Amino acid sequence: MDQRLQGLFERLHEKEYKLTPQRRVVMKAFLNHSEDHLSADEVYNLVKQDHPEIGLATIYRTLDLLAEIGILQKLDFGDGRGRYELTGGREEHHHHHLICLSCGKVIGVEDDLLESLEALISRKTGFRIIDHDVKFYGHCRDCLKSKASGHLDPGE
Amino acid sequence: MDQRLQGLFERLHEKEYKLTPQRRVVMKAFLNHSEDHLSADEVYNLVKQDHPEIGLATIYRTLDLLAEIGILQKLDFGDGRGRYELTGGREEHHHHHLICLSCGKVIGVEDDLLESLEALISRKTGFRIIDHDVKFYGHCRDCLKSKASGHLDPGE
DNA sequence: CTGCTTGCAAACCATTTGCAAGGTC
DNA sequence: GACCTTGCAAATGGTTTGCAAGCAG
Repeated sequence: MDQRLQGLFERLHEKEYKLTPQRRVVMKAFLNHSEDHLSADEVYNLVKQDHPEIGLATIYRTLDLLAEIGILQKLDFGDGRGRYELTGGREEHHHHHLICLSCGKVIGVEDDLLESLEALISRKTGFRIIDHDVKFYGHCRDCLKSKASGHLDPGE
Repeated sequence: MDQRLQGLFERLHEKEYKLTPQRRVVMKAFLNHSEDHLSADEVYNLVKQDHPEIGLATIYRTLDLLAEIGILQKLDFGDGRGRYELTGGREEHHHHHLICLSCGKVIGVEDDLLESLEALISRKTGFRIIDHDVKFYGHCRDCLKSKASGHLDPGE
């Protein structure tokens, strides 16, 4: 983990950006929450604990910067705020997200079976695809389970 | 065209909503711009011509309502504002969008080859998929053409 | 030291809401 | 005439920006 943090610091440095304590704690927060998709506000609240005087504007600027240099990826789940997650490493095709309409959980999926669809689209439309953004909405296994056991579910 | 407008009016009426002049002009605007993905502000400006005293809040409320009853579909292209398009008719799986990073044009694609991917995901994760949101980013044929002919392109 | 960074507060911008007046059925 | 709708203006909420002070390299 400290190893990974080290790596992020280096990537910052490569791009000629300074390693400030604020940037450090923001990156650390993402390593400690690699399963989550944090919003600026969530990062702010996490980071304020170790760094009480940090400003929300700084969080925004930092997230922006980290996304720009490829450390973070900005996501949009349609909830009216930007969300971020650590990129796998090198920039690759983005993975997909399953968004549960019952509990709001977001699950990442690794498959990339879109290749053939993309090839077909390119062939038919002449559009050169560089990246995609794929979200599936539905109900996760856990919510299906509790629904099956007689629970009420406002999501459907 | 008037035929289609008639149909929309009826769908409004079925749901027990009143047919006000404001709602009428908004629906008309979408029929006249069926290729576009209009934002509230764009609708507002279109509609103000025939109906100068209409309020922007009304546009928002109307778009919301029309999306709710399935006449419009709300889209999010990540440009910080909601966009809408007429739905094909009955609610079906949404089609995909190709978003050109050079010129910003948005192209609809009809294929639905995601079926097999969805089936695979369901099998592997137990997630029951209800709908999807698929966007492809890249460069459209026109922009590729002008780039090939020696043009400059800030998008890449 | 120098200029990138930060914190603060004010500005922005899309969207929402309260409320009294207005219009559809 | 009843109640849904509207227009206006003010409020909201996420994000951005101007600017002087601060700090990393």
